[in-house]
Amino acid sequence: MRSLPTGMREKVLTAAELFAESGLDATKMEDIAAATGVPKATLYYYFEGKEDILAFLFSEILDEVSRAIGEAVQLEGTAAERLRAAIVAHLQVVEDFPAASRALQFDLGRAARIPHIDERIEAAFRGPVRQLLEEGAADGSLRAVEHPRLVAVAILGAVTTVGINALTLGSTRSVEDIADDVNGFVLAGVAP
Amino acid sequence: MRSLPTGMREKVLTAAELFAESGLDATKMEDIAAATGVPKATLYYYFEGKEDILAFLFSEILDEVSRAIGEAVQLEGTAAERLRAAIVAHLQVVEDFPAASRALQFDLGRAARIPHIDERIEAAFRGPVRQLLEEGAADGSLRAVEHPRLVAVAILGAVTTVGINALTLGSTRSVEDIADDVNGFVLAGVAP
DNA sequence: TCGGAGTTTAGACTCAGAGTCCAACCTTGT
DNA sequence: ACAAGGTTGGACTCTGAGTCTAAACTCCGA
Repeated sequence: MRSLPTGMREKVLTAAELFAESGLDATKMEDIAAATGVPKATLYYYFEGKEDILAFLFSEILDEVSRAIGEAVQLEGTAAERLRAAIVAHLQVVEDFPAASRALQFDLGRAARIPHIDERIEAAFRGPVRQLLEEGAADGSLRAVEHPRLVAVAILGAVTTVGINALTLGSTRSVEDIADDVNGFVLAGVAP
Repeated sequence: MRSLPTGMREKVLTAAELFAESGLDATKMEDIAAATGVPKATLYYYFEGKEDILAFLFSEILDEVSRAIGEAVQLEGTAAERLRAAIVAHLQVVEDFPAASRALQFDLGRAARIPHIDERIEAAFRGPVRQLLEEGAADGSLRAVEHPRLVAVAILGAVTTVGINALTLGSTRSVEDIADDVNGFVLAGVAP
């Protein structure tokens, strides 16, 4: 992927709507050209193909998540507090970029197979959460779980699934509300 | 979809491997024909197209999950105990049908848009778990959560994500082990 | 045994859409 | 003015989904 001239990035990002609506394969290059205002030949000048455009979108949203979670993780406070902050930050990204988030959810299976994208998912999501779990076991603010990596996967499965379900599919509740519910579940589970 | 003659169902189910490997769109009808031993023309005689074949596979795996979770939910015991059983049952299905499970995960975004399949997902997964949460609040074995539907979504996000990650991607741990971890998380969360 | 209804299949076909190519044009720096 | 590189329309190739047909085969019931 060639580096993009000014303005192109923003235009291409609008293609997220199309991918969110129908997924990569049902989206035609001509549709992307029409929606973004960038002619097909130009798209092929900058990108290697449709999947490369999707990878670019994913890369952008992963940057965003990575930045947001990275910030939350480095706040002051116990690991438990920072885990809460990370979950809020994650949900906030879903709220702020609903189309890109739904596109990522839609083609998640494919995303995991695009070289580099899976590593980015690891770096943006699973890694930091796992790290927090270990820090929480050390500072006593979280339970010491035997398999932090597995629990990190569980937390992220829960957060992303709720994010998409609750934030992009016509809910009226605020991010804070939903984040409270999710945090309650992640922290305390469903035991009485 | 025409009703299938004996033997055809089993043959077609082997296509799950292909879908799990590459997803629907990267899988050619000719590949399906080659892998199942059913000629392309015959596939088109019984199915309306590629997506219809995928829908059939999803339908079969959802039957399985629905049956397994439905059984667990109707056991004797508190809601908390039955929730544990449902999670074990769910993970057991992933273990027993790894290819179909991965295929479902791969094309989950698409699945949610296939008419009837989303309702099946609701009926097989979200409904029973939500029901259990409400029964648990009543019998005192689970915490009374304010939004059981949201928590059900969170639980299922956690269970399916862990299932795919831990069971089909080269882990050596047993279903029981993993189910214990997941149950620990779902019940108690990560608070100390 | 016959005839019809439904099943199975090969293979040729149409058609949409991805990706390629190129010539013309435009913009910017020297 | 010139060169280098960005930008674009439009024609092109090629792959693969899905259609169609005719021939063969199976399984009935009369």
